[in-house]
Amino acid sequence: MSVKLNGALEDRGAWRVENCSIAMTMDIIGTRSSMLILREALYGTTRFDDFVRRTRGTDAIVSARLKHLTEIGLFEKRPYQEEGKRKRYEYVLTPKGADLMPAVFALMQWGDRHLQPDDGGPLRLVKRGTDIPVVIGPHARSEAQLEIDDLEIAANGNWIEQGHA
Amino acid sequence: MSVKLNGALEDRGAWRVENCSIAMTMDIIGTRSSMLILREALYGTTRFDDFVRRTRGTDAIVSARLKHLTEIGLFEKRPYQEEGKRKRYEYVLTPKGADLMPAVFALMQWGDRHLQPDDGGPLRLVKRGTDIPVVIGPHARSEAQLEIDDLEIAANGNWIEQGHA
DNA sequence: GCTCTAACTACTACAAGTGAAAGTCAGGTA
DNA sequence: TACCTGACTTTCACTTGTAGTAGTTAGAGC
Repeated sequence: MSVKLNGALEDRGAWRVENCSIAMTMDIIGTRSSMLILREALYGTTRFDDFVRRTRGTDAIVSARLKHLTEIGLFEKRPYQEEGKRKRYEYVLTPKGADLMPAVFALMQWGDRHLQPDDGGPLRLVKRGTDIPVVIGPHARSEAQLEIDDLEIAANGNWIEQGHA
Repeated sequence: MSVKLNGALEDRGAWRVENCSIAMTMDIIGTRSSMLILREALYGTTRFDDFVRRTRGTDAIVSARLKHLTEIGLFEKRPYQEEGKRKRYEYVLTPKGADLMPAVFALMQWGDRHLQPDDGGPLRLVKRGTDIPVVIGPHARSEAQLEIDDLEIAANGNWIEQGHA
């Protein structure tokens, strides 16, 4: 139940990780609210109050998180203006932010498998235009990897709550 | 920069996720210390004070986390006894715990790409016995997926601190 | 100028994670 | 029996995340 360690690392007692990427990543986005906001962004949400409603967060939390995530370059603040409305800002994922997709969906996948009833969680990840399930996992770089645009999310059973425009 | 939504979900304004697996997963293991302990377990650590030293945690934190992670079935507490020593317990990953591997390594991969210098982080994930880089990402279930036993971790440059038996 | 609304900002309270240090405990050795 | 050590447990201080409520702001419409 553990990964093989390469030559120089083989004696596990003889070394310790410095500058661990996992620790650094958890330090800046390792909160429930950040993950839920990233989830929503991956589902296409861009506006402030949509984030609030759909993550069931509060104004304060979403405001603080979006500010932070924008500062560290995961979101880009982009002005928009609907006719008859004032100018506002929407928050769109940058490539750096979108690159967290595997991490976010890996957490979802684990929850679907181990914290939900037998039929899995509320949403299913499939290959776009098909019903082929998609799994998040390791593979050799040379093999075909799916990108965000190749993915599609489908409802799984009757979990989805309707009517929350 | 977002995933396509399937028919019933297409109108993003009309639904909201219930029982989100991401939220549930973050609720029970979404802390820095849990992730670092899982990281160490994937690298082969099983004993209490090794977890303490290698995660640079404190007794208190590691104790609390291992207890919790064992209670929810990610670790199994297994007795062992060295000659001339008293009986002790080691903590080994269960299949449920090991199944978090993609999530843990996805966080590492993102940190390597976006929080580290150009040459990446301290460790590199490769296909076992080769130098082929491994990436964590989505792929169709039918395609060959690598398992934990297919992976190997190699040192990347001079990041590793020696001598911490 | 006044109102209305989306998008914040501030304030309070509480829970949880983290860190340091000290205390406990079981069972081995001297 | 006394001591020693690894493996925890407890306590306290501090920080951060979360939740609720209230207040502020920038413009468009009236």
